[in-house]
Amino acid sequence: MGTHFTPINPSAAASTERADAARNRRKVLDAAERLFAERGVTNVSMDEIAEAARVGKGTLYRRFGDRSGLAMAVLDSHDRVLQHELLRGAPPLGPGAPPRERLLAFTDAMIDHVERLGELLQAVGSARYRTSVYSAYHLHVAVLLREARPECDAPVLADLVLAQLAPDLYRHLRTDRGLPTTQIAAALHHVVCSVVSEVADPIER
Amino acid sequence: MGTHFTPINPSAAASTERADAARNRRKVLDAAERLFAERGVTNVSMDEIAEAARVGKGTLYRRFGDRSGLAMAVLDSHDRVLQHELLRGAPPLGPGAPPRERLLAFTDAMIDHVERLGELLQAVGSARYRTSVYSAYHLHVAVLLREARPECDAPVLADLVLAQLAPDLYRHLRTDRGLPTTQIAAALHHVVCSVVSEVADPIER
DNA sequence: TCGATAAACGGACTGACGTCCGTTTGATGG
DNA sequence: CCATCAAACGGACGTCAGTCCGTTTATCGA
Repeated sequence: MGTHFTPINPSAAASTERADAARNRRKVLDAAERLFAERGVTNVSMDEIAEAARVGKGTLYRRFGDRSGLAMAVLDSHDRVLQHELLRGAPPLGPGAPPRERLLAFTDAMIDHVERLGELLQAVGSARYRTSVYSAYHLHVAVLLREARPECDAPVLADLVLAQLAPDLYRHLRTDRGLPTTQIAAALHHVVCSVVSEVADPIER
Repeated sequence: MGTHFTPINPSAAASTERADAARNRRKVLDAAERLFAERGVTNVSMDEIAEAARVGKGTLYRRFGDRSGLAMAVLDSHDRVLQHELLRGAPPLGPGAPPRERLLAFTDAMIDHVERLGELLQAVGSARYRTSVYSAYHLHVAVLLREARPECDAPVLADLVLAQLAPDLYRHLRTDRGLPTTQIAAALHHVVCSVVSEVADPIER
């Protein structure tokens, strides 16, 4: 089989990337971002992006793997900003606040994230779980959960918490049910606060 | 615009369905179920199903709308069984047990459901939210939550609980992470028990 | 039994994703 | 400056979901 490199890098990863490759990556990302903003993520085909970027389809797919990968790449910069705030920003989102407050701040930040970037996140789909971005969010939540409740199964609970911020669900609550973000946030806060509290009778049956 | 009927019925709904229509619906469902079982849901194309059912593509799509609709139709009988157990089965899954125990039993039942039918559920995708089946599960959970904690926002919490049983997430935990169902169930129990318990400091900030 | 008609049928067709492979080009060492 | 070659390019191609529309047929009233 092809002894290719098969990058599919999130972005800005390849240490030695050929000049034309870098140029084309930028052209594609710019074109994609523009078209997505203009007409909505779901109404733009890969062919149109390739054409708008003045690039062949093969190039586009070589760089980004598939539609999901392209969406991830477009999301990348936004995720970096949020990650940075989690690691180095001011409390309660950043370090310094108690874990429960940080979890609530994280929840709010993710709601905002999904509110603004939901379409792109939906384009990523379930491939998101195998993303380093997802791992980072997962680790963040797991660490805080463990800190707040050392005896809990933090890794799994972290996935469950993140599942409540899934773009599909969010769209359902916002669009189909017509709920305001505040109400969604309140319910999420309820769950998070509950999970990090002492429980009457945890596990039996 | 065709003044057609546009059925897209789950199944067994059309009171007056033409004989050939009913026959073809069965043929398609049988072929789909067989092919899905033989080769996996994702490895079977709509064309193959139409061919195996000895039916034209147009017929297939007229009956089921799209791939997602066909998956829902195949799921339908399984969902009916579960629904029946929830409404008329023995406690704690059926009526009679206290709400918390019923929620835990529901969680276990759904885990089993997703374990067995996850591929089909994934094929349905986010269209599931607009399904009467989803509404039924949602109502079930919401009623029990309200019963256990009358002052809570039961409708939204019900969606959040169901999100933790999303097939995508489940596949991630089982396949990618390699976790046993028991561990997933335990974490879900933790969340459910927490949510229906009194909470230290529910909502502030 | 038979004709009328609305519904159902089926396969050709469109558009989109993703692959393949022959061609081009940027980087590197002489 | 030039030869070399791995990497990148790009568009033709295959496959599949979903649509369209001319043809067939089940149903029903006369």
